[in-house]
Amino acid sequence: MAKLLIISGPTATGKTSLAIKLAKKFNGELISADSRQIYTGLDIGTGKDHPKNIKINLVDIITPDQSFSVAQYQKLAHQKIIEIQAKNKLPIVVGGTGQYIDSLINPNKPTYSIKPNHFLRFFLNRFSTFQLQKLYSFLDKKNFDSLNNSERHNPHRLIRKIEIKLSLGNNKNSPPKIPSFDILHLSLTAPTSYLYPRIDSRVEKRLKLGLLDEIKKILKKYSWSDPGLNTLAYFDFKKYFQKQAPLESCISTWRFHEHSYARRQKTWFKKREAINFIDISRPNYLKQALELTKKWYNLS
RNA sequence: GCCGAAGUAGCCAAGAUGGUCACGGCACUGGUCUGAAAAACCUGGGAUGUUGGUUCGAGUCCAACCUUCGGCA
Repeated sequence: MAKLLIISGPTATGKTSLAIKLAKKFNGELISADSRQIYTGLDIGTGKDHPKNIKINLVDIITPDQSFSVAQYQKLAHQKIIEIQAKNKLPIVVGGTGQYIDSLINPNKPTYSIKPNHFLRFFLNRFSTFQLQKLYSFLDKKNFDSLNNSERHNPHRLIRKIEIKLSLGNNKNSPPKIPSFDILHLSLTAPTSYLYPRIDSRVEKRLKLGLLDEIKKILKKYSWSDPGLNTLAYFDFKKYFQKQAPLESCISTWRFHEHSYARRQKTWFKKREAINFIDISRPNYLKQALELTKKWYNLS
């Protein structure tokens, strides 16, 4: 079975640099699983400070005014995996977008074939959560009743469910058939007390690198309502640029958003199966990653 | 040293005339998730500066002390 190496983990754990090391050792090529680095122009804020001589697939593929989603990612990433394997190289998927990674591991989700209905969304986005609940309950009482508390209050999820319900019969495209791979999934992790200071100093670093100038430049072409701008490090400065908040408060808001993002990522990966967790606060973690990979790679 | 103001969770902060063991927000914690995912949601714990007093009952009134801020010296 064709091999696929996955490197995941919360933000600021050094996924990319580990991936680059392993790519060199095992003749690999990288594929990003990062829902924000796909956007051109969002460079400093999304951390595209990779070495120039390293090729990373699925970075900079669309502009900030375009929308993107898992299903598209799944298709593109899958193509890349096949291409790389055909070159007799090891594909290495690296990134922190858990949902994107899941789409490659458990690929055959039927609802991926149901496309977003932007016309419908335009209207439903004006509905209150309560109205969405009523509507979905009317359309599909059984499924509505089975929703848990957090789904029930989540307008995005309710809209998607309504969309799926209403589109039945229209989207007949069968879900893409994605073969299964021989996967090694390494997931970097660390206690939050170790992660937060790393995040904080990276925040400072990105400001020094000229994040605010980058945002200014982006705003000349794109607007705050564009999908790409709904990204940490960017929307946190909306109030500053609109003169509704001082710079300092935007920076600390951004920092806190990064913290909770890291927490959400940890929660996501924690529950996944077949993951080898590697605690980067341990001194020998690189060696551990290397050995796990070597062992897996040499078993054929 | 004197005068004034203030002290409610890590931070901000509400609390008419004393009366459900105190509203919120941020942070922090745990979780949800299948074409918005760096998104969008759900959940949890924690507080009345100290010591006395008045009162059936005090964050709320009184006194002293401590701390902070402002002003005068």
